[in-house]
Amino acid sequence: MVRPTIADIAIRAGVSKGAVSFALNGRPGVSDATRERILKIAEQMSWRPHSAARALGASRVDSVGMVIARPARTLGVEPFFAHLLSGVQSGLSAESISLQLLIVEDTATEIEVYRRWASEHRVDGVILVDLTVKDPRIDELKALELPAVVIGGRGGKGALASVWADDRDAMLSIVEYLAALGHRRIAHVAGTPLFQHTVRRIRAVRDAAPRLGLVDAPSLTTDFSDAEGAATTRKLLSQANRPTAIVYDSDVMAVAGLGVAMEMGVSVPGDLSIVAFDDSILTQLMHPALTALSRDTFEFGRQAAEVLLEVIADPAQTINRRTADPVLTVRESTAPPPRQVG
Amino acid sequence: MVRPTIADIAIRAGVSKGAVSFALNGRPGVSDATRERILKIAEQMSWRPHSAARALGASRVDSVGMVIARPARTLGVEPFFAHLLSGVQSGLSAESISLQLLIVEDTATEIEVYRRWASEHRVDGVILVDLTVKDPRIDELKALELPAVVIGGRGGKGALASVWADDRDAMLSIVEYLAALGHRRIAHVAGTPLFQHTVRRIRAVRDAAPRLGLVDAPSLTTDFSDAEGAATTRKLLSQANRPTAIVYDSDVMAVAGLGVAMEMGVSVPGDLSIVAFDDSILTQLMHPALTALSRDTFEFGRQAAEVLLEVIADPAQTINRRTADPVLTVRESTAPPPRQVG
DNA sequence: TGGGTTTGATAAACCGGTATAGCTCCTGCA
DNA sequence: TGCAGGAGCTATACCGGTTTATCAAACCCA
Repeated sequence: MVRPTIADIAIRAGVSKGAVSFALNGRPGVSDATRERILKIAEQMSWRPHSAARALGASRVDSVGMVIARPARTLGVEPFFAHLLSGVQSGLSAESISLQLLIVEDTATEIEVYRRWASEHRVDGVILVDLTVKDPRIDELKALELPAVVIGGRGGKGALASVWADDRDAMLSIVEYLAALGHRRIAHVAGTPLFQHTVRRIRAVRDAAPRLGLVDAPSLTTDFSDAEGAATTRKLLSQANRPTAIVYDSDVMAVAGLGVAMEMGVSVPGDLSIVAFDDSILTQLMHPALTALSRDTFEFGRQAAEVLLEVIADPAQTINRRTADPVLTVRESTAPPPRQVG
Repeated sequence: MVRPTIADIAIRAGVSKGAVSFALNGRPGVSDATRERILKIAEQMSWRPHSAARALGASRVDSVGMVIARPARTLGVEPFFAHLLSGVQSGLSAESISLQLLIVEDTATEIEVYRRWASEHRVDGVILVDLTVKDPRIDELKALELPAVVIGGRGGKGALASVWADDRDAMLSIVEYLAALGHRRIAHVAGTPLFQHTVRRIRAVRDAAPRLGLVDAPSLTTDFSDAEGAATTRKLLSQANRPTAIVYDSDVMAVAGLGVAMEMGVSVPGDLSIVAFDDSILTQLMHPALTALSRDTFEFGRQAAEVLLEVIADPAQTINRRTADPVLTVRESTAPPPRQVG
């Protein structure tokens, strides 16, 4: 016997297919004795449900999707996604739901994928990352009636479910820490302003500046690449009144910035303090090791999976779950500013 | 009309379900005129096949799986997987086959996943990575009769299909380059000897040593972590006759090694040359930028997908495809050894 | 002109589950 | 004693495709 079906089990147990289905799904309709017997036989025959058959009958596929729209080149350096993925899977595995992952080049393709997934019934729901300002995916997913949860963007009313951490508070904690050390010229090398979280971080710096007495607190946007991170750093350090501290929106850019500082003979942390808004092994491999904001990305993913399953179970509700706040891990790249402040 | 089924199309076209199925799958049984008409109607109604229904009828799910058994912590720093994934997807997308990705902690769990996938008919085949010596997954997959392709391990007879690059030649090219620069003490900080590719690389170094007149060419194994990479480097550099060049089996370890060298006051490349057996943005971010072996990982993945699809189409055949050889990208971390050789 | 083959199509079975209507007993209660 | 009601189970339709057996009409060639 190759792979047993419930019909095989039914024959062995001397009952009907229906009874077997009831027993295996823990629903009423069979006596405890019969259920016990059927379960034992199913176990013996090492029966497992045929996913397609179940999907067809029950109109759910026990599978969720996740599309990452970034050029592959910039991916993978950041442990962010690997951790997020593991977290998502850990959240899904409890219900033994599988994950479809797709890496695409742009948002247009991403939306295409959602359409295809919806029309082919390939997933029960999706997880969104990298929420942008006026994100076109939101409306699309609503139109497709595909359950979804957004990672990292707290939605307003009528929005999709979401799981988010407080970027604003996190950025404030960094700037406040630097200000407490005595820094007054703090620069912010940001990511792309298309992303909502970038906007929130920039706003946080801007709002905190007067209160903390910062002389200058520019936020310069980049495309998140090491190249632009380096170029922006070079520009900042070439200024007459150069900053005494720089906050980078990613670990990769921070590392690139550190390289530029060394190349220009600017000592870290003596002349310049560096903070990365995102932690990883990268920041720890450096000399000096970088002070960085650590987020529990795994937990982030786990919660996203949980929320998605809830939304799939009851699409009517909108859940907005806030996760643990990130914490600043202070290492060797931050110190009080040099005395001879320009 | 929510989602049209072939029955809807059949009605609109005034034909039977079977005819529609034939037409949509490009198989004989309908006239060209009818086929044309059916296709147009399907297009108009924007019909897409219901994946579960198709899977149930045709007993193939148009989905392949890939399990990565590594602790999430060590994943993601290496762009290797991100590139590999993109490549695999690009190879699959042509046939619009989807990919199930799973990150697990160990091989035992990985095998569990294969069993589940096989019994639930969730995938048509799988892609294996990180082949080990006497890999238990091979026999398991054969027993499950699950089509598979191994990435990076060329199998012997009776083995699974595979896609591989020549690790031996690659390692030789590195060692020969260093020898040509004048190095005679070359150390090799290897990965874990459990992996087949590690073994092949170690063997390559050992075999080349006499021919190239190397005085000493130890291969020291590690667990691929930055910690062990650093520790091993520290040990090597503390020796009386320390090596003038070190080859690292991964970019992360090479970066960690560079850190140790700097910390110990050993100048790179003045006193020590460093080569990474694997390229990434990491190696380019360093100062000095690291000489590294570049592999076309994307292409690697693409070919793996291609081969897997062929194996799925005809499970009888065993394909062993060799991909393009890696090339050495020389950067700033390699130079002739110092004069005062111990 | 007639028998055999090919072409174009249909109806129905089938894949392996789930959902539901309905049947048979058994129990409880008036 | 009779009947309502529920527990336990069966039979069957159904999900949306694919596949096969069957068949009528057209076509072919002697």
